[in-house]
Amino acid sequence: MTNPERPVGVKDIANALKVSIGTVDRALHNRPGVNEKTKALVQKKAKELGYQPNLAAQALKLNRRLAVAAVLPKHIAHFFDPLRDGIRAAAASAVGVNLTLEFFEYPRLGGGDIEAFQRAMQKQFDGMIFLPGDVRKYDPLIRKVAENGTAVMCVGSDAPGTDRVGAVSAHASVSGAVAAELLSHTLTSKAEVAIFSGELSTLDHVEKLRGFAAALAVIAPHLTLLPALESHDRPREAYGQAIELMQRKPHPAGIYISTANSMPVLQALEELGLLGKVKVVTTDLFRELVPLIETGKVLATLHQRPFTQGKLALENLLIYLLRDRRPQPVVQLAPHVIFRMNLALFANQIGSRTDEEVEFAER
Amino acid sequence: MTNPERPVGVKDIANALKVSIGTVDRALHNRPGVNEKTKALVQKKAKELGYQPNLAAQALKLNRRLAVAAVLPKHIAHFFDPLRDGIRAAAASAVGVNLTLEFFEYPRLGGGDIEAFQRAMQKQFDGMIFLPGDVRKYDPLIRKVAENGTAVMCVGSDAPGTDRVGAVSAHASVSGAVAAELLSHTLTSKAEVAIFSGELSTLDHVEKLRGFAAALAVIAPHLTLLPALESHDRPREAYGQAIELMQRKPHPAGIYISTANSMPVLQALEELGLLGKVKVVTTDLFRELVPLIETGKVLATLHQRPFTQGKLALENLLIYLLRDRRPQPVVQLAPHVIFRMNLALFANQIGSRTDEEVEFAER
DNA sequence: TTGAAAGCGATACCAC
DNA sequence: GTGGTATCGCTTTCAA
Repeated sequence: MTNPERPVGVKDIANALKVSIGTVDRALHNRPGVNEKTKALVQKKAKELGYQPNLAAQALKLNRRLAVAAVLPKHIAHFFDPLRDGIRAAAASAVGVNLTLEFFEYPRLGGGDIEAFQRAMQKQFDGMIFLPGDVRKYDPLIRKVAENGTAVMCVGSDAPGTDRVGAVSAHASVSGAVAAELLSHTLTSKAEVAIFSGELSTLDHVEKLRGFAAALAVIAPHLTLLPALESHDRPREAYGQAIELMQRKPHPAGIYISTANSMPVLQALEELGLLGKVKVVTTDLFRELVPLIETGKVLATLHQRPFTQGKLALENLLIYLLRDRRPQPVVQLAPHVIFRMNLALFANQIGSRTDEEVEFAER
Repeated sequence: MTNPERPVGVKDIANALKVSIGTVDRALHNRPGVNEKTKALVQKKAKELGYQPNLAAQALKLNRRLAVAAVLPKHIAHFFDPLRDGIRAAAASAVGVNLTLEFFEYPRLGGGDIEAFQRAMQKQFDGMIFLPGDVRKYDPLIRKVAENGTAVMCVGSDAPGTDRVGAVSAHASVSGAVAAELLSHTLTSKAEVAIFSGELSTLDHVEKLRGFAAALAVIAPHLTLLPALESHDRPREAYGQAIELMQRKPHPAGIYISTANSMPVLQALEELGLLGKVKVVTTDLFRELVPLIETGKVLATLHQRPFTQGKLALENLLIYLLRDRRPQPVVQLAPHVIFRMNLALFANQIGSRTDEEVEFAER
């Protein structure tokens, strides 16, 4: 059964009111040069007939062209590669717009990010997607870009209070809180726990720390939080800090690593013979982590769904540019909690994979 | 900077080869009535120029009309309402097709489902979305519908080996396995655990049981699984079974309720003074469950993401009908594990809510 | 303030 | 086998 109803179009409204389709169009879109009375009449009739514009025709006629830049670090690849894939996926399924994506890359957060942003600024894009590291540094940049007419979308972390049109990230404080709860489930007697963070100048990382500390206080008062360690995503630094930390007597019984930089810490634990004894919650998922979760040496990891983040970021940016032209919601995704038993659903998306698989697994 | 590149269209190919656009169209779509040589030439040139069809123009010209039926139970509303919302959301964002959705409802799985399916069959839809309960009963029905030219998409559970064009569900055996893992984290000494199931004739429910049992055997040999209880989604039955079960000495230390029908069981626990003592993992999220998770009386719940299921089901059905005309992937979503600390991200979507909120939270 | 008509890019029909 | 052209629904320009 093919759907029998023919949808009503501008022509139907025009016929019904004995006016021209030009007038109908002007009235429906509040364009100038239409008598207030006719405008009201048209809008009433449109509602009455249940008029829905044909988006394909609209898109075809408007023939919009947009250029969007995505400024993101190379490292850490297992996070930012799928994030870029998500952006590409959204671009591929954007219908009715001729979209050009340009990717700007820089080594790592806090190392070349501002410069890359400035390179992108010289080109006057319609939209820009990027990860705001140190918000104080980005605030004036975002302002300048926005004044230039470029719509700015944050991804991975937010920059509240700036002129961004929206933001997509994993919910950071909830991530931290869930990590605390997981540790509290398995650590039932008095003990110390530690947190490894990346950059405490990045909002996202501070929020994870806050969420972790607050949740511990509320649901696990028997667990004492040691001062946060800031490893700046430098492997060496993290390794050294971990070795030093774990030589305390007694050593912490639980560890939460809130950045993707978890391998050095895990290696330190291994060398000290503590891997599997100390309860560890990590962040993100990558190849080296898989066997550790499979064998129970890592209790769980909090997956920040980079693919979905990228996809939503571009989708919402396009809604802003093509449709609404007003602020988009700040999306804070629920992180996926990956255990041994649901690992398989996520692990197959690492390495050689189709975008489709990634998308389905992550969603 | 508006994107400067003009995309190449059929006209460009035609000009480049000094043929007409009609020929180009025939060649590109392998339509009859084109010389093999010209066809090859056109296809080569198209690839060379990087031709991408303008989807808006295509949609406008083709002006497709589709009618899709969704046959789903009223109960349990907190699962099927958001699932229907997901279907509606996908319909709303379907561009370039005039889609009519018709919802068929029936009281509950195993009670009127076949009849509702048969009612829908009389109308010759282009596509049909439904939840296959007892697969043996549905197999011949699906076959008949498919022969009639209707594309059938399973949602909520799968019916493997039938003529369905795809399926979307939460990964059932992983759900069960995660429930087992969660219990194993908190129950560290020898004990018994129990599982409440719905219909063991529904594949989805059997798979949850399998996953649960298998995971227990592998990672928690100290936990003994009692024979599964089948409550057929009937509150009374579940309540009675729970009371009887918990009067055993010693009573089970952990319970996994793999259907949405968890309140009667929880009420029984409450009355016996065991709520909060026995570790409970439930399925889905609804209003009455919220305070129980907030207070730690329920350890966790496995959210099957009905909104996302509905959205993907229709999206994939449309891909089949409009684009590919070949089997769509069987999607098995990772269930969200909801604890006390991430509850807020999901709880606000219960009751009065916007679709947008639901979508963002669930994704 | 309004009407008439051109045209966006792909498809499909009718001529040749 | 191939070329020319009307058409989908909407926006926009030009004329009245």
